[in-house]
Amino acid sequence: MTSSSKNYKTGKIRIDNLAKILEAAEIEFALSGYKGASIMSIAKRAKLPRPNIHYYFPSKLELYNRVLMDVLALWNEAFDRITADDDPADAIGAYIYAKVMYSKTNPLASKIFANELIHGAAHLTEYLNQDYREWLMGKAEVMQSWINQGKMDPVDPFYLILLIWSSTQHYADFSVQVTTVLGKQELADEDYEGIAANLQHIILKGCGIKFEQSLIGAKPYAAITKPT
Amino acid sequence: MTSSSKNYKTGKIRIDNLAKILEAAEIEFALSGYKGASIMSIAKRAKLPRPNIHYYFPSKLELYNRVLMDVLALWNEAFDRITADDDPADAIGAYIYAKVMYSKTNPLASKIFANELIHGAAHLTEYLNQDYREWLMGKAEVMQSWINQGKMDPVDPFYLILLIWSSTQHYADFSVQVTTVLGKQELADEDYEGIAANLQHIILKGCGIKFEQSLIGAKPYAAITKPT
DNA sequence: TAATTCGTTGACCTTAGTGTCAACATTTCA
DNA sequence: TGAAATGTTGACACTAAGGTCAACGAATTA
Repeated sequence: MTSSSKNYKTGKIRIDNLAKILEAAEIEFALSGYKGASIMSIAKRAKLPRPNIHYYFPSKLELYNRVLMDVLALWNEAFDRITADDDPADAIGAYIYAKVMYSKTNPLASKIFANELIHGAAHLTEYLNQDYREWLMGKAEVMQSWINQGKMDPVDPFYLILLIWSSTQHYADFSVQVTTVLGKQELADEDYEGIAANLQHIILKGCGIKFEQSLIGAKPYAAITKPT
Repeated sequence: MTSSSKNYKTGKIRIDNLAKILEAAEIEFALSGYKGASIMSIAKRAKLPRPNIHYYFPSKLELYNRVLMDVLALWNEAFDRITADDDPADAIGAYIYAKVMYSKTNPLASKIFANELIHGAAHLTEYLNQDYREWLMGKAEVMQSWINQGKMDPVDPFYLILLIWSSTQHYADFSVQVTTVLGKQELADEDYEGIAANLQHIILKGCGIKFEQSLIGAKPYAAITKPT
């Protein structure tokens, strides 16, 4: 695994192939889930012969775990602003916006994560019990302090965070539902802006947080087109 | 399939076994997805020999489709109040409540549905394009009329419906996330009441809908316990 | 260029899973 | 009771998939 013993350096081939495999695997796992994705399908997508995958990853499970870890790393990096000193409207508004955009740019990671959760999150219990839990409790405390200062309604911070999480994540995980129902091939940039604006309005106002003029209402509603 | 030719009636055995199989299949498909569930696992859960499953369902796919159809039937039945004459607060409030309770009582159906959506909803395009789309457009129109009457803010009805959908569904689909993070084995009845109350408060208020006194704020926040 | 490590790949093994079938068992009804 | 329909089940065939291996090829460094 580690570039072993005497140093035959560069390892350019290795780096290239690892990248190809990981990218292909991310797509396949997101599309089909762990069981549904086969090493063959990953190999084809990466344009490598199947045994070659095993050269880099001894087993499917190890490959999957690696993909999952990469996803979690990205996750942890991504959402960390929000402190008690912030203005709730700015902080929560920005968080909602960032998360919607993350659904737009990173739907695969989101789907892999969601798939894990739906099926019991066997590979995630550690993460959920530690990093995620800690992160969430931290944010909940911040919100509780805002509530104590009378800056927002006494909603339950946990449920609020889960509300933001679910309503934004939705556009990555269940994109098919959204596009099919709206009769579009995929969501455009304006759509995501509209989604963010609507969620910001409803959630901020719903929590009794004062904020500058809302951006919603420009169009009647999500331009719906005929089914294809 | 249909109780064939000359009528040897009752068919009690058939009815019993079909019920056993469908129940077991629902659980297995929800836990493991289509690919992940095996006929063997379904047979074991139904306490029937494996070939017996094939006696009732020629193929795994047909069994899966049957389970999916049953889920959709339940779905369509379940959420149909809400008309333009209703009071928005009552209608949306009741809808949110019903949907949270549905997540509590029917998590399996929800998971199977979510799983389909995440993986492209190959078996659902027809449903999404027709029944679901129609249902959603109907509700969107009602909300638009409320908006036109000044009964609520000009939020985008589609995004609002998806918001309600995702935030309630979440407690069925991603129950593991919720319970793990809250450090509970499973959510209690009060938890669901609290979830519904919080969602009602945030969403109704967020849409500028007037409503009677909110139920939130009774407890500090979701009683979190030590991880197990 | 020779030695060494890294990378590739066809062929094979094994297992798990789906679906089939024919023989047998049970139930139903005349 | 006996014939017809329904239901049960062990054994088998076939395939897809994961994983192994040894022989070969390519790159790197001395």
